[in-house]
Amino acid sequence: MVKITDVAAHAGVSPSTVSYALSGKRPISQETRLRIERSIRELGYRPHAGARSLASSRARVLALVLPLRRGMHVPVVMQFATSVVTAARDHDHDVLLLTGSEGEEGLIRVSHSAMADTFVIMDVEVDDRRLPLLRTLDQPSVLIGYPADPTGLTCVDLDFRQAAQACVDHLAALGHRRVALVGSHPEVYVRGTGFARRVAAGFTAAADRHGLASSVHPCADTPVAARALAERLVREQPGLTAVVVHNEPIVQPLVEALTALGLRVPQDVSVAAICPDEIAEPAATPITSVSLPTALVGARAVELLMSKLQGAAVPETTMLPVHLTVRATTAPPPA
Amino acid sequence: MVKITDVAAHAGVSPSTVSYALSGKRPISQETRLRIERSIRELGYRPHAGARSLASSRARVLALVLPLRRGMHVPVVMQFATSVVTAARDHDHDVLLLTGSEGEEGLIRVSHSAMADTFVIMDVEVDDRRLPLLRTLDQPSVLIGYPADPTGLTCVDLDFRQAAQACVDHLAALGHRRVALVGSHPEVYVRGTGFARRVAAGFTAAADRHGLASSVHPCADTPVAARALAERLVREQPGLTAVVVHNEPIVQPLVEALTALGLRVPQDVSVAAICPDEIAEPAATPITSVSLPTALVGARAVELLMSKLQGAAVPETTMLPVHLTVRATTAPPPA
DNA sequence: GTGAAAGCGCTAACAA
DNA sequence: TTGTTAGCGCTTTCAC
Repeated sequence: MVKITDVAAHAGVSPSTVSYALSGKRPISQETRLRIERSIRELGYRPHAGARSLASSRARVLALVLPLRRGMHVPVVMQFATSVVTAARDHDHDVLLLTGSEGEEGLIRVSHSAMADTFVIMDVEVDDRRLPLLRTLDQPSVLIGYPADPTGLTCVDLDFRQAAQACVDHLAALGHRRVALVGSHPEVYVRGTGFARRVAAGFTAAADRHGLASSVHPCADTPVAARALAERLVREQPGLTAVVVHNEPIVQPLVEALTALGLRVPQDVSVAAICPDEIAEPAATPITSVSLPTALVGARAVELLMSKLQGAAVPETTMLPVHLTVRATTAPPPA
Repeated sequence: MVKITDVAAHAGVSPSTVSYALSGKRPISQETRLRIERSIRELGYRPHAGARSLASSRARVLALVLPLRRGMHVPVVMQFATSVVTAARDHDHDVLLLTGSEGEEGLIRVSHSAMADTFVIMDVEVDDRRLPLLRTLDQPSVLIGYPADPTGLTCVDLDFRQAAQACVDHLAALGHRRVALVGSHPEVYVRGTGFARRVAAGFTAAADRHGLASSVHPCADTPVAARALAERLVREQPGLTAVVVHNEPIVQPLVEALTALGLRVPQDVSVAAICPDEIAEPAATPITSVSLPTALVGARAVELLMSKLQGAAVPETTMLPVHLTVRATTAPPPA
């Protein structure tokens, strides 16, 4: 193994000079710097992470806590994780992967053992049990999602409220008078994940503002459940001409269920979705949707964390804007 | 921060005794052990990971390299990752998350800096560029998938060949005479990912053995592509009565496309899939499928790694068996 | 602009 | 069965 003393000897300088050349924490003459860089390259030197963390109390590691439960759309989680890893690497950090199931114990373990010096927590619930702990940890953290009380925390999320509003605004402008929201898995509401509630709130508020009749329907994320709900909607709400879906796995099944019931999309019923473009775009009938720039959330979370590491003050909440793309599944209601 | 000397003082023993009590590397009297455990609990002591890694050359970290590319079914990747994290925790290890896009450089960085002491590489290609490097690394690794030459490596994968065979055997037994395989995204074949080729090979071999006419069709993972392929199959192969699908995202779309073309499943055409139960089971017509116990792969990979860490010899290749479940999409061909 | 040297907290000989 | 102590490789005062 190549160590810093090897590099120092090879470059004809002291170990501390190599260290400073690496960290940039004190000025080095152009000449020595080049000599050191050359030695590092020739010897293939990489600082020992443990030694570095021990001496500097900085592990250069970000701990990422991912949820792995019902009602989470996996591709979205994955995309988010990828963006965190990429952003972390841009700041010369690595990523430690934790599962939400480890709970508070996992956070304490990683924090106290100094394995990581920052935390990103995904899928935070409204009254998350981990919040008090996060407020006391030595390491800064960023939450994805909004808890009831963000005081003393840093939270990032997409503007789901605006997402729902954008859908309703669009449908109202087309002339629809009665709209329904097909929402997340019932469990998601029960456990109080913020985004599901914010979608529902934004949906209802916008409908009220436009004077539309509206209803909200949690739905399991299986084709069978989508079909059942579609039947119920058609049966119970004859005047219904537009549906907003916020449940990735059943966007397509729902459209198909409506079609199977004899309703043409968009001639008889309009469908707008809140989902990634990867779902909306390749559909047989491309779906009008509010796309979720998930990758931006991860990148922003890492940025905020790096600012906090440097002692900068950051906002307690950050809302990332979303954008509606009109495609082929929305049209004026039938005359 | 609580350190080992604090625990030692609190328990009235030397630091080394605490260390040995923790590692179990030398016998400790029942009494001192209990006293130490009590002190650790009361003080909330957690060993400093960096210090530990520096002193022992063991980071207790497993680096997991995940692919994030076209043609990978994300839920499967995620499920696999989860099983690796869980298994690693069972062995008191944490998991460092790397993306395949970091390539060899990422492996070198993590290896040389001693951040991790084992590697799990997912989605290995037949002629993977990382193989020579992996053979020379100080840390043991396990590959998910099979390269052309596994010499000096440790590889784990599901028995995809057997999976395809099981489907063909089942269809042949039902009396089908002409079968088609709808395979992975064309890119997957181009880049030479082993499992796609093994499925194709197993499929063709089994069909030949049974004297069936057979054909193989790579397919993009979108509903549109599934529909197009279904039309082509119906048009070009009038005698076709059975299809095997190995492409998770389009299992359902393909069934629907066939139905839309006027073919009843399973009366007119049988469909068998190679996919997770989570896809096959909840379908409107539950799909006959070979299920892929992805979670077992991760657990086995970690087990092999831990054995290697202890210097044990492990097989170069491990094939995990799969199992066919007959559901509602397969039946004898029409008379 | 550079060097010398004292730790960071832990493990693992070596000693008893 | 337990204690003493010399590092592990790096960062960072302190000194020049």
